[in-house]
Amino acid sequence: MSNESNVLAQIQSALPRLSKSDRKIAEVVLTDPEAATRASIAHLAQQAGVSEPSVNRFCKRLGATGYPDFKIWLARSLVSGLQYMSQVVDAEDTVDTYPTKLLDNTINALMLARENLPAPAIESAVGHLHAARRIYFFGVGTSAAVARDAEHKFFRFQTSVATHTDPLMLRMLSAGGQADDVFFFISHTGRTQVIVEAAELAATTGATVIAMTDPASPLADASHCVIGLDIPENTEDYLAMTSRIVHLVVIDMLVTGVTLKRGAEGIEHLARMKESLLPTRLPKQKKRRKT
Amino acid sequence: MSNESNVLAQIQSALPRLSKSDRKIAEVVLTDPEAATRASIAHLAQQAGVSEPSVNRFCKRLGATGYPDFKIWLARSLVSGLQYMSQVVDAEDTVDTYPTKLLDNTINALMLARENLPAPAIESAVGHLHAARRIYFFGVGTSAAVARDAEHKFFRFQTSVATHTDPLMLRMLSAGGQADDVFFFISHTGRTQVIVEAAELAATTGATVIAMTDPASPLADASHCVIGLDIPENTEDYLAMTSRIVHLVVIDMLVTGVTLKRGAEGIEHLARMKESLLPTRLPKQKKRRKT
DNA sequence: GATAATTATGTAATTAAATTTCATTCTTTT
DNA sequence: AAAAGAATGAAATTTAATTACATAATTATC
Repeated sequence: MSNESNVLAQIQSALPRLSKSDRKIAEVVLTDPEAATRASIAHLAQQAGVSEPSVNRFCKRLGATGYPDFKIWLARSLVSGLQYMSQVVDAEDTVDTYPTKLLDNTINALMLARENLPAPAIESAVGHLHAARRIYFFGVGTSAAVARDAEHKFFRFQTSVATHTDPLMLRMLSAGGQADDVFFFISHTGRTQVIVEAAELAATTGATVIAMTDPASPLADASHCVIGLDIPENTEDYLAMTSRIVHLVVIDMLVTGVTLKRGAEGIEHLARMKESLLPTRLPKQKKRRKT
Repeated sequence: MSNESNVLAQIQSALPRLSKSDRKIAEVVLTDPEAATRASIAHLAQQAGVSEPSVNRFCKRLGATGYPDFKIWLARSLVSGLQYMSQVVDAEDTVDTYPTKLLDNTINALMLARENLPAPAIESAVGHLHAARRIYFFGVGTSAAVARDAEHKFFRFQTSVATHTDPLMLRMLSAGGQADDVFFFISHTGRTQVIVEAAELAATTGATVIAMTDPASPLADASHCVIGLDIPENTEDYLAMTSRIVHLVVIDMLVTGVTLKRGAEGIEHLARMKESLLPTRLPKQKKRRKT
């Protein structure tokens, strides 16, 4: 359970499951972890408005032997400057503040994913994708771009790949699934109707249904293999969907996994692809900064 | 004097100047700093064969307020988990190693971008995009997905947006640019021929040409506004392009910037968009983990 | 919807750890 | 070789963290 590295990510992912005072402590720590490493247990308790033993218990629940030990963990997972609480962009933000906020949120989401990597699910998905005769990547809205990216990457293998966003196409193709087809659905919420329906349909055909989504969602229920990711809630904040970034990196993982599974053959094939791209590039010129 | 960060380097350089017992302490700490962060003052003293006050004085001489503070300094100069060097996936990697490598590379790229944010370029790009009557996002290969994502995001404003990957379309549309059009080109290398040609073409029409690319590239030279990003070179490692992730986050920044520039009107519009998405979702169900 | 069981939290007592004081022992200088 | 100065350790003190216990809040059960 206690992963030792990156207590901050650990706290972040535990946040929704925490009790009232534990959450108060967690928030104080996440807001200014650097300060927390220098504070005494009394000071932190006072900051959070809880008692000292509560802080102590909080530390122990995270796997530390006590408060001083917790501070060491904290110090070790600290990256200078980064904001660990999800930050919301508001009307007061300027070009000096919102870019950093967005970056920090993204970096956080990735660090969280790093802590709770669903390795077994990835492995199983890689197996299915490797064995597939035909692969469909389906996602709508923001996830359509992720699906497109996946298609583009898997296109480099000899497998036949397709992406669609049109509801009718989705439905038709899902209904026509066959034994060695893989349907890969991408949805942050797992509650987008078109996607859920298509997944349910595909599951009845004998094809393999993989979903990258919230594990507690209708889409997950309809799927054979679920890549569940722990992503800080920002469904409502449609401006910057950190989830899609995490999804893209997971796609990278799947492509990498399949390539490795193909062994020499796969790696060689990629080398050839790389070669073929070269003529489309202009020669590299001397570095010369432009303002 | 006291450098706060990197106590280890500090101790190392001070080593020859230290007294007998201080050196004994220093050696124990340097031999296994990780263990030192977990040891009590009594334990460390015993390890070094000195008294507890000696250890305490050692810490103070280094600038810490005392032993516990010193341990925090030590912990902070011990970088946990995250690998800061770009890591290459090789044939020996397994599902337990390559996902983390990919994530670490991505996180690193984002942290790098965070350090060297081209705020002025972003601001200027936001200005152009805000004022534009029509926007084209052009990218091919991996960057096509980024362009698509940008289109999807900017579509939410009233401005007309389009993306194309077909070389002929690119050329035609670029040639037909008008004064209040914005052509936004995305290319990691800035050397993709189709893109460079299209940019040069567009620049002759009086339209504004923005490029998100390597600042020392033909594409940058052809553009009016360059969003130059410092991304670790991994062009050759086509499996996982970290650049596209950074590009996507920059797109988020631009959308955010334009939204903020639009003020109340923009924010309200987004609120309406959010509302309109709700009916496409199925109701949220009780959390129920699926293995 | 009330009651029991469980879990969460705080107060006070305790224990552990780190720090200071002061006496002693080494160095270094003349 | 003697005296000053710095370094070190033993013991006392202080500070901080932890445990034990009582109370409050929550959740489950009937």
